[in-house]
Amino acid sequence: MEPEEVGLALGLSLGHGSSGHHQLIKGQQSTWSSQPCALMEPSLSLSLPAKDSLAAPVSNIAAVKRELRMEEDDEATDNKALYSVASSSVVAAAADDDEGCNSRKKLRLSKEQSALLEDRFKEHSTLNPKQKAALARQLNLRPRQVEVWFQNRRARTKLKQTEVDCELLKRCCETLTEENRRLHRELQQLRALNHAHPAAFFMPAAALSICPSCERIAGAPATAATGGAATVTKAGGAGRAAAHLFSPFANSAAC
DNA sequence: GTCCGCATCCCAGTTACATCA
DNA sequence: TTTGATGTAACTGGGATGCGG
Repeated sequence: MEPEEVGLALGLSLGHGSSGHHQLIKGQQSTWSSQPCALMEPSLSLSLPAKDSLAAPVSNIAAVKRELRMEEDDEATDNKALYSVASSSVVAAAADDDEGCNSRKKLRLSKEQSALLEDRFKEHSTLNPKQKAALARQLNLRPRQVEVWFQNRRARTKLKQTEVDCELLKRCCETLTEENRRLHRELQQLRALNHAHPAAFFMPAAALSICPSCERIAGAPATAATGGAATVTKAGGAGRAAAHLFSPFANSAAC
C-alpha cells in the first residue's frame, strides 16, 4: 500500500470534530505535517501523508485538486520532505485527543532553511515555478511550503512597512498640529499687535531685525503674553508660511 | 471576437501550534 | 506548572490572469 493510500484510509477514518467543512480541512492540513500517528509508537515519527483531503466536501474540491497538483508537482521532493522533515524540528503536538492523528503539527524551519529562504527573498520576493521547485529541492521541503513561506514573508514585509508608514504619518501629524498651534499663536499676536500698535505694521525695515535662521522678522513691540518674537511675514511671507505648513519636517522650531 | 471553464498565482484574513516570559 | 502573549506555518476564500475549447 502506498503511503498516500494509507493516509487516505486514515484520513477517512478521522471523522473528528464538529462541523464538517473546516474539520475536514484540518484533516487535510495534516497532510503537510510530519505527523506521527497514534497507530505508531510515539518514538517512531514516520509520517504518513494522510490524503484525507479526498474526503473533503464538494466545496473543497478545488483546494483538494490544488493540493494534489502540488504534490504531483514535485514528487521526488515530496517523498524526501515527507519522510525527512528531520532537518527541521517538528515538535510533537499536544495531542490531547485519543486518536492523536488529527492534531495539526507545526513545522519549524531550521536556521539554515530560514536563512536560505531569506536570501532568496532578498533577491526576489516572488518565485516562478522553476525557482520554487529548485528551492524546495534544495531545502528538502515541498514546493507548497516554499510558496507559503514566501506568501507569509511578503505579508510580514508589508505589515512592517505599514507600521513604518503609520509611524511616519503619526509624526507628520504631530508636527503639523504643532505648526498649526504655532501659527494660531502668531496670528493672535499679530492681531493683538495690530490692535495695540497699528504703527508697527508701517515700521521701516531697518527698525526690524530678521532672524537669519528662520527669516522671521522680530523686533516688533513685544506683547505681554509672548515676550516678543511676533512674526511679521515679509513679502512672500505667505508662501513661507505655506511652506511651513506643508513641510512638516522643516525645523520650524529652531527659533 | 467572445464566452466559458479551468488552472494558477497572489493576497487578506484566520487558525492552530510552538515557544517563551 | 500553568498561562497568556507572540511568532509563524499552514489554511481558506476570493480576485485576477492566462489559456484552450
